[in-house]
Amino acid sequence: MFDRTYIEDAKASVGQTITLAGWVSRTRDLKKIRFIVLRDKTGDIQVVVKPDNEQLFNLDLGREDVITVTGRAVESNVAKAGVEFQADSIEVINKSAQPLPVDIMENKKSDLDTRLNYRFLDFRAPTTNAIFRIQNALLTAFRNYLSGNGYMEFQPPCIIGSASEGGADLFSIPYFEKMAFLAQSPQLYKQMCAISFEKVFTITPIWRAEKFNTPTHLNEVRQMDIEQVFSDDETVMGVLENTLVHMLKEAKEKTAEQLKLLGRELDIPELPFRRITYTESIQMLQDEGESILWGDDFTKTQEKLLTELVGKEAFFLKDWPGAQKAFYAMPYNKENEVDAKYLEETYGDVEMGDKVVRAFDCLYSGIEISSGTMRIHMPELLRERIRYKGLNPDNFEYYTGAFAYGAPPHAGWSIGLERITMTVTGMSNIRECCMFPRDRDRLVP
RNA sequence: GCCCUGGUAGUAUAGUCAGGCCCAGUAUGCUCGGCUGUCACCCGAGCGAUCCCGGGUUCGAAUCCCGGCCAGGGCGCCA
Repeated sequence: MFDRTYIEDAKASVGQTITLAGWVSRTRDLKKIRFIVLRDKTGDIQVVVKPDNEQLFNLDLGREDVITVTGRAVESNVAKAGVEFQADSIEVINKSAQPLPVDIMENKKSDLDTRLNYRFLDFRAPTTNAIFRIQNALLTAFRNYLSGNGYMEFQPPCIIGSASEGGADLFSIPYFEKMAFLAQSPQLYKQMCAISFEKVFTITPIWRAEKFNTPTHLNEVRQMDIEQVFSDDETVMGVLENTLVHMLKEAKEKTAEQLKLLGRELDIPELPFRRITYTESIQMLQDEGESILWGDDFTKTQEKLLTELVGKEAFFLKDWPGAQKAFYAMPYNKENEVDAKYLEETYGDVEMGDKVVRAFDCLYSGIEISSGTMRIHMPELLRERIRYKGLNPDNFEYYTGAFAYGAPPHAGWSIGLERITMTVTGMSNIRECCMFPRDRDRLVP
């Protein structure tokens, strides 16, 4: 339909007659010359119109009008960009209503709420555009890295029949004559896939019906998950740090321009990331005078303080109290020689194995961007842990049953897409990092 | 769910504490006109606001009080 050339290619093919297609960013009309800044996904270029072409010179053009311009790129020592485009003809494909409801030129950036109401236009604002290009680079890097390392992508269901894990509130939806729920996690499904396909990953939305009202929470987020067999927590922590570093490197390389626009200097964390046990971190906080006891979760303030103590770098917090993590987190086995040795070396106390589980969080720039565990693959132990959590194992038959027919030891983690985008782009509100955020009040657009 | 702050042209803001000088100022946008190859062009004129909604106090409310809705931030909740 359109034989068009992208602007960045036009700049490289000076002299040839070609057609550009895009949006009018702005016009600068003088008496004897007119300039039109044309924009497409590859950048922008100044289109020049001389008065001898009367039809073009008087053509009515407004911001965000969609046009095609036929002409040729020429080198220019007057144009700041060095290259401009001499127009022979312009076709207006679609006019834009005026004035625009948000300031996409960012002279005076509109409020987030206003921009979200007109997200389709806000995407054209350079900084918003940059955020999602960076997010896309992270996503692509995640997918490519794992695909390239033998992981199979799978798709979990989003509608589930029962609350899979307890804890967070689920959204319930009518499902014919039954009640169903929006999945809060692909947890069970990735485990079921891993115990057959060995190494799997997924990028999937999840829903939490919590009435949270904070700059770091949404009711609908996207998770990047992996699960793999014959692995423990340390195995997948290794995968996580390598995946994360790859993602950051790719973002740094592929979206250097966008990061620069946002004023971001991306420091790639060094491998391997530091490992700190939960027990150590409690000690560190207590040494700073924080009133926190072993077994407590960190408050926001304590999480920030801990980051200051450890440094901005990415690090792992591992060996969490069993009470703090899900029932499926694998406890240490003191009878096992390797585990006993680890516990002895780390805690000088093998009995710690009764208190902590093989679960970890990954903190990066002070935000918890990922968490994972080694899972329990023995149905009997699972039932025991469910009882330990004060739950009834009979209600989890569908879960424990999945591991009755030869489930290898396995482990996995998940990264929050919006959270990591926040960290990388330096945004302080997660809504900036979600194209169409769903929060306590927002359901549109 | 709690606490703090806010809601004024399309957008972003001033004015609110100390009610009347505000039928609401500024910037940008938009419309029109002018104009040295401009580049956030410039210059001039104009357009555009039931001052979030409802109630109250008062001679008089954008301004004070009450309720509601919404937004931003802090916290809580978030296996």
